[in-house]
Amino acid sequence: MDQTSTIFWFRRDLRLEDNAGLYHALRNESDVVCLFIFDIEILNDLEDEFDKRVTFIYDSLQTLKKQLEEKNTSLLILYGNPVDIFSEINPKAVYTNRDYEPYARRRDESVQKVLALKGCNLHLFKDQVIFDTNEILKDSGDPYTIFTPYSRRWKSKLNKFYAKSYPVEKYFRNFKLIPPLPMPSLEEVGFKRAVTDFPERIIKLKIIQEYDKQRDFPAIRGTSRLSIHLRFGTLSIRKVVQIALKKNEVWLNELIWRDFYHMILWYFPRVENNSFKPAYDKISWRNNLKEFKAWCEGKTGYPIVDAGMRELNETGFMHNRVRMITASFLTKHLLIDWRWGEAYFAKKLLDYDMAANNGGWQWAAGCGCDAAPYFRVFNPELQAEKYDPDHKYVKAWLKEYGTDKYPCPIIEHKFARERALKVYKKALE
DNA sequence: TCTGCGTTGGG
DNA sequence: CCAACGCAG
Repeated sequence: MDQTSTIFWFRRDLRLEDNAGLYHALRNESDVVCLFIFDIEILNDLEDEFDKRVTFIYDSLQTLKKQLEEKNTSLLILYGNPVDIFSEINPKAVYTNRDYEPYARRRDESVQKVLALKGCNLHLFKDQVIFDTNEILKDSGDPYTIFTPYSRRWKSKLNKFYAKSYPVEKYFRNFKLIPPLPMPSLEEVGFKRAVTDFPERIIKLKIIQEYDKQRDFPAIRGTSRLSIHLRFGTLSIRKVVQIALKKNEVWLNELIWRDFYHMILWYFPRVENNSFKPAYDKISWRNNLKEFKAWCEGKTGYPIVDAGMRELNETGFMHNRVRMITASFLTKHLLIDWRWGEAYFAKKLLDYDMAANNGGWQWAAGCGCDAAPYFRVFNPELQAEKYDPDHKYVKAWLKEYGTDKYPCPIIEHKFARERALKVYKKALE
C-alpha cells in the first residue's frame, strides 16, 4: 500500500450504496482502495466452524467485490489482527464507519495510534445509526436512560436531512483502478459453508404497513426480518427510516430502540458484563445446568418457549415476541443469570448485535435501564393463548407437540413465579 | 455590485 | 432541514 492510496475499511457496513464513510473517502480523496479484514480476534471466539454469520459475511463480500470490479477496482480481503495489519501498511489515510461495541472501540483506538505514528489519520463516520451518541442528549448534557423521552427528542430532531442517503455514486471515479484481487476461501479463514436461507434484502411494504397489528403473532410473517441486514450493513438505516417515516410509526419506534441501545452501550460499556442497575447483580441465580440445557434445547415443557428455542437453533432467527417470552422464562422461572441466555443468543442469532441483544436481555431480566419491572413475570401459557391462539407457531417448530413424546413442564408456573419474586425482592431490599 | 434562486454539502 | 455558493439578470 503506497502513500498515495487511501483505504476505505469495511466492517459492519457491507454495501456501496448510501455508505457514509465510503462517501467521504471518495469525495475527499482519490485512489481509494477498499479493504475488509477477517478479524482473527472476533473469529477466534466463534465455536462453530459452520457459523452461519461468517457465511453471510462471505457472501456479502463476494457481492461487494463483484460490484467493485465492475468499477475497475477491487476489494482487498485480509485475515489477521487489524492492529498488526495496519502497522505494516502505509496508506495516505484510512476511512471507516464508527463501531460502538467495547472491543471495536479498543481496536479502533489502537489502530488510530499505530497509524498516527506514521502521520496517517483514521477518519471515523456515523453510519450505523441515525443519531450519534452525542446528538440526542438531555438538556443537562447527560445521556438519556429512559426510552420514551429519548424517543421524543429523537423524533423532534429528525428531519429529511438526517435520513438522507449519501450519494456515493457521484464519486465512484475516485476508486483506485486495480485488477481483480484474489479472494481467500472460507476454509482459509477457518470456516465452512453453512447451508441456510438468509432473509431477503427486501423491505416488504405490506408487512411494514401492518406491522403494528401483526408484529406480536409469531406464526404470522408480520415483522420485517431486516435485522441481519441492519447488523451487517447490507441495508442502510437511513433507507429503512425513510420508509418507516412514511409507513408505520410503531415500526419506527423499533428502529429508535436500536439507536437507543447503541447509545446506552457507548456511555455505559460496563453493561457488557454487568447489570445496568447494580442492585440486580446481587440476585442469587440458581444457574442449574440441567435446566439451562433443557432451555437451550427447547425441552422445558412449555410449548411457546420450546418452539422459540427450536426456531432459534434451526434457523438462527427467533420472533421478537418469543425472544421476550424465552428470556423471561430463563431469568424468572428458572432463575438463570441473564448473561447465560445472552451468550446463548449471541452464539445462535444471525442478527446478533451486542447493543440490542444485551439491551433486550437486561430488559427481560429487569436489570436494564428502562426495563420491565421485576414483578412482571410472563405467564408462558397466557402468552401462548394470546399470541399463538391456534397453536400454529408451536406446531411448526415442535413436531412432537400434542403427543406423549412432548415433555412435562420442568417447573410449575405459579411456584416459579413466587420463587422469582422472593429471590428478586431479597436482592433488591 | 446587488439580488434571487437552483444546487450542493452537512450528517 | 438549512446555510453557503454560484450564476443570471
